This record gives sequence, C-alpha cells and structure tokens, in this order.
Amino acid sequence: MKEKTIDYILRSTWMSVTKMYNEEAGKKGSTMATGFALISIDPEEGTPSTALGPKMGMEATSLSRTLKSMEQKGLIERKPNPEDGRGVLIHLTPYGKEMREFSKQVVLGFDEAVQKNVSLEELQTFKKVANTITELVNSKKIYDSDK
Amino acid sequence: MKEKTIDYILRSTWMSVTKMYNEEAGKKGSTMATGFALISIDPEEGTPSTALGPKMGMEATSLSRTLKSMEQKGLIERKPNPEDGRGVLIHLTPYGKEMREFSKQVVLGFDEAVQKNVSLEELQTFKKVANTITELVNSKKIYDSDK
DNA sequence: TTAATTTACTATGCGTGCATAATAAAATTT
DNA sequence: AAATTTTATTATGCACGCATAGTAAATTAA
Repeated sequence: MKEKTIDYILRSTWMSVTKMYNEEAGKKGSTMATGFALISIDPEEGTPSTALGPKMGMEATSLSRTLKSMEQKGLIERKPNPEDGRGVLIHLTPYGKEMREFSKQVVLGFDEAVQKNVSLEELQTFKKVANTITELVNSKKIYDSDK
Repeated sequence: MKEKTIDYILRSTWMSVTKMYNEEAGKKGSTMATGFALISIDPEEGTPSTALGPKMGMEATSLSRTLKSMEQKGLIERKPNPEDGRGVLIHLTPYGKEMREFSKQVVLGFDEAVQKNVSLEELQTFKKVANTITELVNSKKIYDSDK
C-alpha cells in the first residue's frame, strides 16, 4: 500500500486528539478551545488578553470569540484594564477555576499517556521534526506555486 | 522556559500547514479540503463517494458538503451510481482535472521539502510517534475523566 | 499639541471539523 | 415476501480556524 503523506499523518493525528479533547470537555459542557484558554489564564490575577493569544497560539480574533462564549457560560469575567483603555483583563470565576483544573488534568493525562508509550528519544525527535515542519512552512522555504 | 505540551506542538504544526495549504489553494480560488478531495478522485473513472471519505480521512457528512461546493464550482459532477441507488459517482470535469494536478503539486512539494530537511530515520520516528498517539487516543487508552 | 500610525479589541463571514436527524435504498431477518 | 436493520447521502447547527473590516485608545511623528 502507498505510504501516507506527511500532511495526512499530521492531520489525522491532530484530528484524533481534537475529537478526544472535545469529547472530554463535552462531558462538562465545555470545548477544547475553552479548555486551552482556561489553562492559559492565571487563576489568581487578571490576565491581559494580549498575553493569552500568543501563549495558546490563538489569534486575537478567534480568542475574542472564545472569551465571549466563556463569559456567557460564567467561566470568566472581562474587566477593563486600568493600564490600557483598549485592553481587557480576564478573571476566572470560581466555576472557571474549577473547570481549569479539569482541563489541566485532561491535557496532562494525554501527555502522560503519550510519554508512557513513547521513548524520550522518540518524543524528542517527534518534536524536532514538528518544529522543522513549522519553520519550513512559516519561512516559505516550501513549495510556493508562485515559485 | 516551560516545555510545550505535545498537543500544543501537534496543533501549531498542523495549523501552520493548514494555513499554507489554504493560501496556495486560495491563489486558484480553491481550498485545502477541496484539494484533498481532488487528489483522492480517480481522474479517469467515476469514483463512488463511499471510497473517498476513508481514503482522505473525512467523514461522510463533511465530504458531502465539500462535494456540493466542488460541484457548484464546476470541479466535479455527481452522477447516480447504477450499481447502488443510494450512492453517487464522482466525476472530475476538465477543470477539476487541471486543479487536481495543481493540488498534487502542492502536497508533493510539501512532502519533498520536509524530506529534504529531515533524515529518513527522523521521519520514520515522527510517523511512528504520530501513529502511536492516534492509536492511544482511538483505543481510549488515554486519560478518560470517567476513569 | 495636533496629525498619522499602530495597537487592542470586536463583529462578521467563510471553510471545515463533528453531531444529530431525516430520507431513501440496500441488505438482512423472520 | 414483509418487516427490520443497515447503509449512503444530505441538511443543519455548533465550534473554531482564518480573513477582513471597523472602532477606540495609545503611541509616534510632525
């Protein structure tokens, strides 16, 4: 049988993880992206939303929408940032803190399961290759139909 | 600095590739998923859509929507399957065949670029780890908040 | 200080993933 | 053969990625 392409492997692997994360989050009425955001928010003090995007690899526009739904679900509160009239400070509600712990367990549980089944060397190689791919793509040293 | 989690690496890598694929496809008014579908369709004879989903790792419901938009763009035609009254046979139009070649080049170009920058051993390890992750997740031998 | 630019959002639209539900045509049971 | 179950496909809704566009506040340039 034909070798699967690299993109196919990457895509199907990530889709599997996505599905699992959404199923876990779904048990508590949450979602994967909400879980990622919860983990990135400091549970003790207000987090400027400008800090969140880069930390979790989400663009401001996607983050804004996620935060809106999180606020509607009572997970966070958005308060004005006294140091920057444009900005917002994100505060976790008690419910948000509770869900944050749950989300952390799901992510850590996944990481641990992988580490139990893959050697350290293999994992390092995996991360290195993933990094190389990201850099290749971002640096445009990759197929470009404009040549 | 803290180690990035495995899910973060997987996600950001796939998102980079996704963005690049969509940019390339966008230059010709197409999309990533459309490109994947085009590549999976036999350019010579009608392809039953039941064969497409598994081949490209897309669920029937997502595929149906993609095929609908592809038909509207004139890339394919959906004809009844004479051997199965429920099914559909997908035929590429001349324009679809042309776009299929373009899509193949993008995917192959990506694969080649990665192979030029990563050793065979590293790539094999990468695929192995990706596979392990997929199997772990699919077999539920992974964190499950229901224990 | 005023004008121009940059930055931090927010809203909205599209593509594509999943889930659910509906329909019609097999295939299987009885 | 008739009834039941399964399968193929579509429609629809939600989540969330990106892109684009708009607004208000901050920063920088003149």
